[in-house]
Amino acid sequence: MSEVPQLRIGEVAKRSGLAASAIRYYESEGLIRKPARRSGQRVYDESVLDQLALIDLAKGAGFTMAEIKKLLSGFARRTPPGERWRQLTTAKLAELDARIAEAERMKTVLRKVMRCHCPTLDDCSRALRKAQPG
Amino acid sequence: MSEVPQLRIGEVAKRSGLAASAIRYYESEGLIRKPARRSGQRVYDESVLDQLALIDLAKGAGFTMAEIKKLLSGFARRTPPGERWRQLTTAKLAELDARIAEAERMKTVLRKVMRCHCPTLDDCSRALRKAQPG
DNA sequence: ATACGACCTCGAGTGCACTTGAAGTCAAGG
DNA sequence: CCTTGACTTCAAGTGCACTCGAGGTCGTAT
Repeated sequence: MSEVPQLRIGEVAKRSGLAASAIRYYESEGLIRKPARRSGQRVYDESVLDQLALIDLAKGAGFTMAEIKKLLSGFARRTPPGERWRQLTTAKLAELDARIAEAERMKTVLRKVMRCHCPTLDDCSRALRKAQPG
Repeated sequence: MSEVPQLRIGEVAKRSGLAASAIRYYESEGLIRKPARRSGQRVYDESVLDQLALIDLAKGAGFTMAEIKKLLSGFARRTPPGERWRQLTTAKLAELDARIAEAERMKTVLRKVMRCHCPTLDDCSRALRKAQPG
């Protein structure tokens, strides 16, 4: 007779570090299973913390809500997790590489403007258009 | 008597590659100078293209509207551009480095989940919490 | 009985950088 | 004269991932 701990949303919030509103939001978006209710209130068992941890991991990997939703329920029922991850991850890796390349490009621009010696911003603007004609 | 070319907003949009609505928006936000009007319509001279190019450069360097506004009008009137750029750029470079580090971190997570062999996502979730206790 | 605290739902608000839509003005062309 | 097309203003909408507020319910403690 081991008693399964029953958690209300406030407790789940505390343990997961999320706001209660976020947990309700995830439920409304179908990212976590709908818990039982006791007199109207949500009653969770501890497995919800695992589900939330998975969502947190996916968020930490840069996935959007829509992508996490797809990960969780956008595949044929018995598609194994590895397969699910790999499909989403391939595109995301490319996206991250693009993001990094973009940031590097920005850094190049920044290093260039830091060396600016124009007397006024208008000169700056004009210099720009002369430097990059077309 | 060289005639200065007078451009209406549609022409500026075409030459700058921006939407007319974006140009009006920049004006309303104080990013570009208010042009003359002829029977209600905006009439630009070519210098607006320089101003827009500068904004485009700044956007390309990752600056927000607010930061560009500060660059253009958030300093004592005779602060030279080089000084303006340097003040904003220092913080932005750090931000970009953080962005890159974050993306690298995400890539690490992704490479890890790609090797997942869990039979179900629930196993995945549970594995997560066991792996990172606290 | 009543106050309290934690929960409930639903709709609206947040920030960013614009875009879209409605309703109106203007000059030129047929 | 009337249409056409480019322009005008102003308010509201977009996407994301939630948060916030109002107004109401529930069980427990006083």
